[in-house]
Amino acid sequence: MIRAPTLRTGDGRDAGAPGAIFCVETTMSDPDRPVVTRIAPSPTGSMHIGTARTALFNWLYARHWGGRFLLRIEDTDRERSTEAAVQVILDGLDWLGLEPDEPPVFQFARAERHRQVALGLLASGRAYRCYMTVDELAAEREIARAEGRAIRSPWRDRDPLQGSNLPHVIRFKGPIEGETLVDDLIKGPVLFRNKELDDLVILRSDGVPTYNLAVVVDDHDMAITHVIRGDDHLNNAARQTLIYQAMGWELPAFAHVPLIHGPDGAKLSKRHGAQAVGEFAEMGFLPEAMRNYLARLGWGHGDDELFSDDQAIAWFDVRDVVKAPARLDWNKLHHVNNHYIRIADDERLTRLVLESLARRGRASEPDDEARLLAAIPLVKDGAKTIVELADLCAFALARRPLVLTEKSASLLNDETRGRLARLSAALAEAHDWAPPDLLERLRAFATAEGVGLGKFGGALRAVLSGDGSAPDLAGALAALGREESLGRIDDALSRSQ
RNA sequence: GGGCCCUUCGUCUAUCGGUUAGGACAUCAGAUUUUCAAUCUGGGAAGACGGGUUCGACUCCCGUAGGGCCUACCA
Repeated sequence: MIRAPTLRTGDGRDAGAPGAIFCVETTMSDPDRPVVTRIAPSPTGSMHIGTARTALFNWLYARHWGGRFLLRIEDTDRERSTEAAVQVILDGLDWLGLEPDEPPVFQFARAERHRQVALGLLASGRAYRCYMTVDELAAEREIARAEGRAIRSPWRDRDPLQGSNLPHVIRFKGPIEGETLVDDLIKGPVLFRNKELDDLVILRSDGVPTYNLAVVVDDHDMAITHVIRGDDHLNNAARQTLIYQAMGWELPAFAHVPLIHGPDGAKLSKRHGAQAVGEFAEMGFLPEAMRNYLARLGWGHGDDELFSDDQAIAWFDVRDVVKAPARLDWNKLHHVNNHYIRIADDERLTRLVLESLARRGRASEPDDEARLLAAIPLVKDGAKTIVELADLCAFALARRPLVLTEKSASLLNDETRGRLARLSAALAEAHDWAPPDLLERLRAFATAEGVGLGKFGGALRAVLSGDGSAPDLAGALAALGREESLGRIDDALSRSQ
């Protein structure tokens, strides 16, 4: 088998060392090669949810085959790449639980390797120096577009020594005759006429390699067997294939997954509510819910909707990814998230609610945790997000004396006050302050008063919560505890009318 | 303009030539109920359009329409 060469990762201190050039020949097709996938985002801002899904697919595929899932930061665009954006990617993957199996590879650190490949291509006649000025290029572009053809450089077939001191780029010299096949795992065989493919710039005039060269070299050097990426790269795949062939390298399998669109079918953007992984995290979605939902978006396994990571890994095959772009559906995401909140551990939910509350600027109190732990089991079934869960727990977190909303206060009249006073006394006698017992007492009290629970339930809920939004009464009483519950009732009753 | 990709209920999908076109979310109706929610039961809802091929097409082929991507010294 082919071993992946050691790659420089990190700050690229020794990137320029000429001795660091290596070339791995992998011309023999080797079906036994262990599966290696990668996600290759560029650190130019937030981490798009579509990128997250592509990462998930790569991760699932690698896990399914017992292979490796790698991360490569495509930071060759020095203008737009930032340190902060790198962190966003790292944090995003970490939050999603899609940790790469090796430290990330920074593409720019490998620029010298790319440069050498470009020079090698130049030496072997598979690339050429192009001295077109920006104006000439713009003019050619205009003509080419008008004629409906790819742009061509007049330097393609000129003597390479000509004008050698002028600024220039190095272009790959692609074939003009023939066709190039991209046998995509998702889209099927896609044929491109070579004359439609322009000669791409592989080395900029400042000597910095371009994306199309860098991906090919890195994917090869990293021994990537399956390139699973957004389908905006399908066209590039053809040009990249030409480079693989010129280098005599074995082609990876390509799988181009459709992009995620917003609910209206347009490319997902900020105006659709969210776009970045971090935003979903802040909105209170659970990472396992995101994994399940994202996996289900554009991929399916029969009628299965809710499944574990292990099931997804066992079932996943890129070949089953749907060809068409999918729209983000908030309703379904919420539904899936609710499912995972229901089965989530209460201690963990407590921690998440506390974090969510802190993010919203609420100062924490010492016994918040205990109060949440008691309240969460009561309300989690109705929470679609952690933010909602926090809201549903508000009644438990409120401090005495509670401020009653106007609506709550209006439920207190002479009649209900009298009932609450008697109820308070009845409840005080409960020896076991737990839901079954409390419910029994509430019912017995209603019977004794000769009314239905509805006659005083509203008022009780109002004084227990302040705003009337409390769960099941017996549960709420139990969650609040004897002292707090009776205290809240007393507070309300002692209020001046 | 050119090249390429895509098109099943509102949405995500199943179907891989023969099904009453299935499931999920959403939606509607009913049940339950101490608010809201949750829960339970039931209903409505789809093969973009037009041609072929075939005994038979959502499924294969061609065309049209619509959407998307690429057409950068961005990735």
